[in-house]
Parts: sequence; C-alpha cells; structure tokens
Amino acid sequence: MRNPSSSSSSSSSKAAAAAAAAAATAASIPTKITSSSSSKAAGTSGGSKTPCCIKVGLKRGPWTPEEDELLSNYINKEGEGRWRTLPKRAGLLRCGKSCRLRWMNYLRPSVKRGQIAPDEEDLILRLHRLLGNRWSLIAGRIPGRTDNEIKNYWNTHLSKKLISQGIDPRTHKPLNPDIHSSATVAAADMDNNINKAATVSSSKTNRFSSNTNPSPPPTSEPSEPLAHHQGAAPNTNGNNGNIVTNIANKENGYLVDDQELGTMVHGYANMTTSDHASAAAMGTLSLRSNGSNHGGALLGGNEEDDDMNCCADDVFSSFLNSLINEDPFAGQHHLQQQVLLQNGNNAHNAAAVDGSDHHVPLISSGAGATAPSTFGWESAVLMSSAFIQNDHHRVLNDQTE
DNA sequence: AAACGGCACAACCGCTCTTCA
DNA sequence: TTGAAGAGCGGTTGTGCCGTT
Repeated sequence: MRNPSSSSSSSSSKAAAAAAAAAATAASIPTKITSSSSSKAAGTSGGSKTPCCIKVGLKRGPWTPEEDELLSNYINKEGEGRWRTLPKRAGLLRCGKSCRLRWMNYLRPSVKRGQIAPDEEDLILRLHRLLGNRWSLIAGRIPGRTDNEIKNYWNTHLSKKLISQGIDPRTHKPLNPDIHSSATVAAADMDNNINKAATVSSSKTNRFSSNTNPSPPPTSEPSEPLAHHQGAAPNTNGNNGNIVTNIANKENGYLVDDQELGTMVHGYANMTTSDHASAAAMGTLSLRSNGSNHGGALLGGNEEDDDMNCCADDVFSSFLNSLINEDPFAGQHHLQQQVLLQNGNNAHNAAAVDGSDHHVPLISSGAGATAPSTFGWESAVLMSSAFIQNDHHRVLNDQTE
C-alpha cells in the first residue's frame, strides 16, 4: 500500500496524486483499503505463517482513517507505551505491535513526511557507511525520519545508486577494484581516515559473539547481509568482551561495529564515574533506543534519563559526528572535555541536544582536526575492558561453546 | 485498452533484548 | 534464577501505482 502523503522521490504525476489524496485526508491517512487487505483483516493471516498475534478477529493490513484517529486520540490522551493492551483500551481491533508501528512510523507528530533532501541522503550514506544496516541508529540521527522510511529509501534508491556507481552498498567499497570513479576514490579516502579510528577503538570482532557462526564478510546480496545480524540490536552486555580477545579484524566492512559502539558507551561510563553503582547503571545502557524515541536516542535518551545518558549520548554523537566528518579524533577531544566537565559539575547541561528527540546535529560546522589525546577512546576501550570483565567471561564462555 | 513488470512503501514477521514479578 | 510480558529492531512481504509494451 502506498501512502499518498509520503510519496517522496516520485514522478510529478505521483506527486499530484499524492496532493489530491492529501487534500482528501488532512492527516497522513491511507486512501485505499483493498479487498485483499480486508481478507487479511479477517484474521486469516493469509498463509501458513503465524501472525504475531494469533487472536481471532484482530485486523491486519492497511489502517483506515478511523483507526488512525482512534489511535492518535488515545495516545495523545494517554501517552505511548503498554502497546500490548493499548488496542483494547483504545478500542482498536489490532495487535499492539501493529499499533506501535503505525504510531511510530506514521502518526507521530514528529514524523517528517516527504522527499528525502539531498543533505539527508548524504547523511544516510555516511551513516550507513559507519553503521551498516542499523536503521534505527541512522534514523536517530536524522530528525523526523523513521527507520522504516530510511530502510525503504535505502533499498529502493541508495543501494541501487551505489551499485550503479560501482560501489558495494554494503561495504561502500568498489565492487570492481579496477573502477576508480570519483565516488569510490572518495570512499576510499574516507575509509583510510576511519580506519584510524577503528584501530584506536580496538575494533572488529564477530559482530555478534553469541552467533556461533562466524560472521562472513559482507556480500553484495541485499537480503543476506546481516543474517548474522539477527535481531540486530547490539547488546553491550554480550558483545563488548570481545574487544579483549579480538583485535583489529574489521572484516565486515562497517566502520563502527557493535563492539565499538558499545565500547564507547562503556568506556565513557567508566571514565565519568568511579561510583560503581553509576557505572553499573551505565553498563546497562543499550545501543538500542529506549522509550518513545524510536531509535532516536542511542543511549536511551529520554528526557527523564539521567545525566549520564545525556552526556554519553552527546559524546557518542560527537564521536559519530567526527567519523562522519572524517575526523576520527575530534570525538576524543570532545570526550576529554566532557569528562572534565562531568567530573567538575553537571556537564550535561551543556550537552547540545534539541528539544524533541535528542538529535545532535551531524552536519557540523567543520569539525576541526584535534590533536590526538592520550586520553581518548583508546583509554576508554581499555578501561571498559576491565569494567566489563563479567561480560568478558560470558563472551569467552560463549565462544567456547 | 489490456497486460505486464518494476517501483515505492506501509505493514507484517520473527527474533532479540530488557524488565519485572 | 527463571519465565512471561513489553518493547524494539532488521528483514521481508504485499499491494497499489505507473510506465512500457
């Protein structure tokens, strides 16, 4: 089903249709309810697969304007959360997951519809190069865009665009080494810079230590890519231990892997406090987004989150920014500053976050190169290694299985 | 005008992680 | 310690639209 109001890089006729449909439905509401969707809605699930909610009578398929209104009204009134029971309370014949998805990807006021701007596209490319198919993380750095939207845009536009340029959309490296387009040269340049940071921050391991099947190098097969990425949310508890035993093995092609992401968090946690309770609290932080910020807050950046989250998010954002801006050491400098501030007082108040989603601008004003500090991510990694000893043991155990 | 195929994208599925009793 | 519930993520599917034949 196509949502008229979300038509982006479409033809003018599509845009016209979208405009007409948008006029008919003031909000983001689908204009078509198909017969096939009705059959789905009967709860017949349309196949042998078991739907997420097997309760008989729950509707599936495209949402109607009435359903959207019910959901929006309810959430505006009661707030998000408790998705499992929300449908019943809101008077919807939908499963909770469906409601959550509809709200997150479509009905939320903060969702920005419309064409992906060139700068957004560039940002997506850069972030994908850094993060791989971690759409929620990517979406979290692009205000108003959802992971689903970015994922779709990537699959339908950007991956093909890269392929047409002779670039592997998964690794961002040339498909054919003989081809030296400007794009591939630029990618290679960036790769060189990024590798510095990758080395500093220890680096790649099996992306998912719990996976007994060693992660294969990425292929150009779009559907395979992250099979090893199942459920892909990186878990700081389970993966960081690998930084001790696996060094400099960045075979997956992504520039920042889960271990590194998690390490940044752990490392920062360790540096910013000597209080074990606080450190432990930080240790529970997940790279998965938390709360209502649907992927927006890397470190669980809800407004209610504690100071540590705020700072860690800021630091990570800074680091990510520095990678995107091809200055792998800027984050170190910023980190050091943050640590000093944090030790001195509540530095988080100075954290640059916007009011809505804790997004930190990524297109910085030319992050100036900062001299590498002796106290940076490398320290963070080492310190975090000690900090997460328990996880390390766990990982080692996993590896022996 | 009909058939066909590709495109775009909302929605769904299966899985994982976190939290809590 | 364990299991259930809640929540979130990435991958895939289904469907309408549009252009081409």
